[in-house]
Amino acid sequence: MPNPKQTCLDTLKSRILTLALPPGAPLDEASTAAEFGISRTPFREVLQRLSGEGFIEIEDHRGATVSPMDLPRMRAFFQTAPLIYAATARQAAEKATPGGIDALRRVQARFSAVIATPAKAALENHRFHKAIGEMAANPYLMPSLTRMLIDHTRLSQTFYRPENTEDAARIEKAVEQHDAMIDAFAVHDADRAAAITIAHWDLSRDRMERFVRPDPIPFDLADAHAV
Amino acid sequence: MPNPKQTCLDTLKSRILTLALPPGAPLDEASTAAEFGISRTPFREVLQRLSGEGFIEIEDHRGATVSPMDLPRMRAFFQTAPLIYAATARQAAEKATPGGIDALRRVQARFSAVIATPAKAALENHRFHKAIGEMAANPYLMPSLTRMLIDHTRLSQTFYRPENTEDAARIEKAVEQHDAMIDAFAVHDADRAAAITIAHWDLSRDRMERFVRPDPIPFDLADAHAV
DNA sequence: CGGGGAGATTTTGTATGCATAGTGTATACA
DNA sequence: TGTATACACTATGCATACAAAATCTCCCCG
Repeated sequence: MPNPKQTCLDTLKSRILTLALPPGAPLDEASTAAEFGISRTPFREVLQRLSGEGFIEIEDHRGATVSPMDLPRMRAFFQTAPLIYAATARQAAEKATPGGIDALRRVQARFSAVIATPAKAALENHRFHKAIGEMAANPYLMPSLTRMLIDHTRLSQTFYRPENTEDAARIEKAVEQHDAMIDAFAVHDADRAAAITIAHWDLSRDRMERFVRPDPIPFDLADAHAV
Repeated sequence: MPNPKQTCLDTLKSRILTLALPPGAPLDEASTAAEFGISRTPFREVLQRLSGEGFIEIEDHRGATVSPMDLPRMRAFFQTAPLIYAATARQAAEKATPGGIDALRRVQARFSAVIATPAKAALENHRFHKAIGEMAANPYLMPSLTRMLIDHTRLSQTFYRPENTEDAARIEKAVEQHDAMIDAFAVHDADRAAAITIAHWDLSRDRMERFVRPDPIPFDLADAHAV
């Protein structure tokens, strides 16, 4: 590890995205800094950075906690996601460069190589959409996109853990949509890029909403009514 | 000053917004920290915070500079602003509370009281639109709005310095639009709030574009062609 | 006179020790 | 037994000293 501070930053991001550090979890300065072999001073800078990107929240004299995923936040998430994703897709199509397209294809290759491993798949999917944001190169949209992707990745932890053949088909379709997006970006087709992005969003939304509002536990109605 | 660190943060924000610290200006740690009577450690945390909100950019081993206002950024600004502003207005209308409306009216009162003083007017206008964002309470939109408002405020430094009667009329209209916005929020009319917001944007856009692309210096065409 | 490199200087990055605020616990009192 | 308060403990905040990187300067060489 040539740069323990960077390692600390990246590792904590991964842990938050994979829910190894769940929403609301406290981050103790002394112990966490020690784990990464750095002193508290640079670690506190790492915390400030994480806070700036929306991974954690810092309260004065009360330390840092992983950003929550409460109900009002989830409402805002489902309300805002299509707007930000579609706008980013359009910008990416407009600003697409051969280098950016290549970068996307590389991440997409890595993504489809690990779809069988849920945690890795979620992280690679995150990187794919982050790469789109970087290609869009819009300093006003990027911070919103970053925050959307944090919660999207956390919510979709179950997405890549197919429970039936229908779920497996969904994952396959998501991979295809990524490829279709790249093609649209490559030919600067903003409308098509936005349309595919919305379809992509609808796909994962259905799955995520089931995660937020799961099927009720079955019980014998006759018994219940008999009481 | 009970909290020199907070004072430092707020003061630097104001300086950046009023162009007292112009885009690209370097921020020396030792001297700036000394100015606010704090040591470099908490000052570096202030820098991280400013960076997280988009006021400055930090490069490893190269210090901090005020966020630039270059051409690609300005393009993105004019492309993205209506989207973010309209979305925020809709959310604000949806989430409006008596407390939030009151807060807006107070800021608006302060704003209209200082329209004659350009720098103060720009800052109060900034606070007004920031308060709308806070009422919208959308953690995904807010960081984008923050960045839009930083550059909007910096660009509109000249806005409140009317050069003719037409400009003065524009300012008066902007004040009226603020009041109309508050009314729309108060009755949860998202469509009207968005419409007024777009009109408000169009108003200041015209003025800002003239700032970015000013009228050419007049010269004698006959002379030029004679060369 | 121009370009490149070694050393000096300035500036940023990190560690440690101490100050201070917040939290938990035990004890005394109602 | 419930509650309030004082005290101890723990975690965060800050200042200082030191380490490392970048920049600047001067000199040497082509």
